[in-house]
Amino acid sequence: MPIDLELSPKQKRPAGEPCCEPVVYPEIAREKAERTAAVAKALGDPVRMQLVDVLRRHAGEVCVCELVPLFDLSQPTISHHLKVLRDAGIVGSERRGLWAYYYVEGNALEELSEWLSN
Amino acid sequence: MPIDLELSPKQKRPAGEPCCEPVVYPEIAREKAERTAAVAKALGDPVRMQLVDVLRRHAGEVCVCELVPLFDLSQPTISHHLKVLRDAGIVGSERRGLWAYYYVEGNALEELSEWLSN
DNA sequence: TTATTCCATTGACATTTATCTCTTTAATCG
DNA sequence: CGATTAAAGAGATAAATGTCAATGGAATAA
Repeated sequence: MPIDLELSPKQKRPAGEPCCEPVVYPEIAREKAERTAAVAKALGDPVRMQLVDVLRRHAGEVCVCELVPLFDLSQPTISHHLKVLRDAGIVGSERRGLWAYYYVEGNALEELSEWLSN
Repeated sequence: MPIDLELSPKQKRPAGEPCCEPVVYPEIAREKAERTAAVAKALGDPVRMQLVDVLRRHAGEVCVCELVPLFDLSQPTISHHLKVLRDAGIVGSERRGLWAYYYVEGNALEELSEWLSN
């Protein structure tokens, strides 16, 4: 488990050489790292990646029954992957009648995206 | 396992209502999804997130011996995390004398970053 | 040279967590 | 009711995470 980052005192070194250049403290705090890593982790599966890709590209909402035949996976498995994405806050769902529609949450990917491109 | 995406024929529906709006095919192909997901997966741990953050922020290279005390983890565990990042192509390392220096590979995060922000 | 110390990686292992399938449950309509 | 769609539960297999111990290499000391 990561903790908030503090530099411990250096160990002794062989006389001549300095060990390293001074370290840069991560400005990304533990909590932010955990949030961002959680999003990355949820995206860290090709199926979920493609699910999000479909949903993003669609702009609106997509029915689960349309997502399932896109993959060579059972409906419960797709449902499970969607739940992972839901738990990570990446997608949301709405039930209308018999069907459930999924969509990408607006700002879910923003923090990760910004961190990556800054 | 994901496969290249093809829409299967629709199942029959209850007469009245159409199931869904037409689906958008993912333009992200399976192979790209796998590459990008692999990068996301490697970033999907707070420790690795912070490791990459330190390395990115430093612009140059950082010695492992400086990275270890930033976390409440043993040195071999940090080494394992670094290996995950290395295997994902996100970081590289160079040994100079007694010490190993890590740095972020130039374009490693680009594909994911672009996908996220497009 | 040889031994010793130091830094990092690797291997083996236990524990936890993911992934996936097969039911089963829940809910919505005709 | 019966058909249909999605989610949830149980459980098997696979993978990730962390530790300690061992190995590999490079510099220093004797």
